[in-house]
Amino acid sequence: MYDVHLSTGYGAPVADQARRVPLNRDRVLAAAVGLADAAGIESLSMRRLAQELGVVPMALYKHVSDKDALLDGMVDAVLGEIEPGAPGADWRAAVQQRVLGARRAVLRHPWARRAIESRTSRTPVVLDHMEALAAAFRAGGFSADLTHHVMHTLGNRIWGFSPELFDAPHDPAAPAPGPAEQEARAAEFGRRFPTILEIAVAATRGDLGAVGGGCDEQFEFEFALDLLLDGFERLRDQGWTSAGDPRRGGV
Amino acid sequence: MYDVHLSTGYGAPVADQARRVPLNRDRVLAAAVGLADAAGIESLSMRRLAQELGVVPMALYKHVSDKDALLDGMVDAVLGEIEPGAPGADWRAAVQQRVLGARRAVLRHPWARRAIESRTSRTPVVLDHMEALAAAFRAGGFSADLTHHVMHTLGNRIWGFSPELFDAPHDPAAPAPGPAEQEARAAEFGRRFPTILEIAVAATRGDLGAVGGGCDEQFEFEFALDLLLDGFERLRDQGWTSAGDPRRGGV
DNA sequence: TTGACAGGTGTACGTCGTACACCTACCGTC
DNA sequence: GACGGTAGGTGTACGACGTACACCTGTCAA
Repeated sequence: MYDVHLSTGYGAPVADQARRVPLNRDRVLAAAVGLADAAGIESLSMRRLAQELGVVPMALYKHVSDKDALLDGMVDAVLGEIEPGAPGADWRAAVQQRVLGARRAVLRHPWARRAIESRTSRTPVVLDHMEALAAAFRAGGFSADLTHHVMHTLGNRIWGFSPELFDAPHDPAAPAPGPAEQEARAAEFGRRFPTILEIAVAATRGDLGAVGGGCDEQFEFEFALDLLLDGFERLRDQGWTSAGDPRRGGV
Repeated sequence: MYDVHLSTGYGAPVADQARRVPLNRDRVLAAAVGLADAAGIESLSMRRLAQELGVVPMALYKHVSDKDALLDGMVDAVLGEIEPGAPGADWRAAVQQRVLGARRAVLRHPWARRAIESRTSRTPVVLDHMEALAAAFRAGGFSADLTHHVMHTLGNRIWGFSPELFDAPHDPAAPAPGPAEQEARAAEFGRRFPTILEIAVAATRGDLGAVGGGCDEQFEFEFALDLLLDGFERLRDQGWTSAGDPRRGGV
């Protein structure tokens, strides 16, 4: 569990000197990603990360300017895993490949979704992904104008995830209610929120016990993606322009 | 600036006793919302909030179980502002009214967007909104099945916002680059990300200086909402079911 | 030989959330 | 009128956290 580097006093002890590999930004980021994967993003602290690397907390600041930059770097590392997609594909396949590739990368790291949402900086890696998507639309005959709005419409789905609407990650620490109370709750729920209940029943095909298991996120994601791409295609074929859009008061 | 309640020692001083209104959950939440509105969500701490209320930090814990619950309560307070919408409207108008109403509420509080994204708990207020939306779809002839997927597709847009894709809130503390450097950066940007540049030019109608100002979020939001509602309508009219969807391996 | 520098170290500060023990005014019950 | 419970306030203290700052040390070029 504990690393060898437990020396007190300045500098690395002579015994370790030979075998110590100097830290660098990539090793720091990799360790941070690994720690977040294993222990959750909420237990990723500079101190904990330093400990994991056998180093004093302040050593990290030689490679990463602050914790925000660390998070940015981690997100970059994840997004760097996105496969570029086959070159010959038509626009629709190209977009799907890119987006579903991003999804695979993000799903590999449970914390990535949340981290991406909370970041706002447009690093080169982020811009690369956006550029590739935008270029796919342009190559598919979309105007720059339409491409812009279409990217906005995709929103965070360009990163391969949609927000979790229904499945509250239920607290495992909460005491399990008895079956009687459970039934009473369900009844009360059905009275106040009949449509949501109806939807849940439909979604689980009657097996309401499975509600806690959440929806089929992959299906929901692809459903929405296809719906959007269909809509985009239709607008393109109609020759849509923002100047001609009634919301812009055009025509 | 400072409140009168500066006494040391236990209990409220006798002089104040008559005029002190006891705290309650609603007053705590209102103060928290006000503080977040005025000073930003990042400077909302239990200590600061207590100070604002002329009270010791621990006093808050008599009304709110912890900071997470405080945040939940604040989000609830904002969502409670959503107007229900006119009763006679057809499904499409009902959805639009509800969603654009949510948008107005969220836009009143700059922190709300981020707070909603980071919350996962489904409070009654949250469920009320979802129930109203789902009911509107059902009343419009959508199957429970389709309603479910359609709500997923709307995603966070049911709260009236879409993720900020393009407009990085640029750091006001950053030193402004000289015009020469600015031009060099733009050139480098255009080389690496030509399509994004092209889109930005189209979006700002050539006035690239306006890029920092961000996109017209309201337009983007309504554009996406209409695109989605059109798609939903089409699926409904086609009699779509998830069992018949090729992704589900049906039919 | 020297001296700059990259990369590590230790200490210290201010801030945070909150557990815990406490006190006190008020209320209904005897 | 005494009394006990409870709602709502208080003070202290603890263990995190991020990070500024001063420091040391081995390496390598001049």
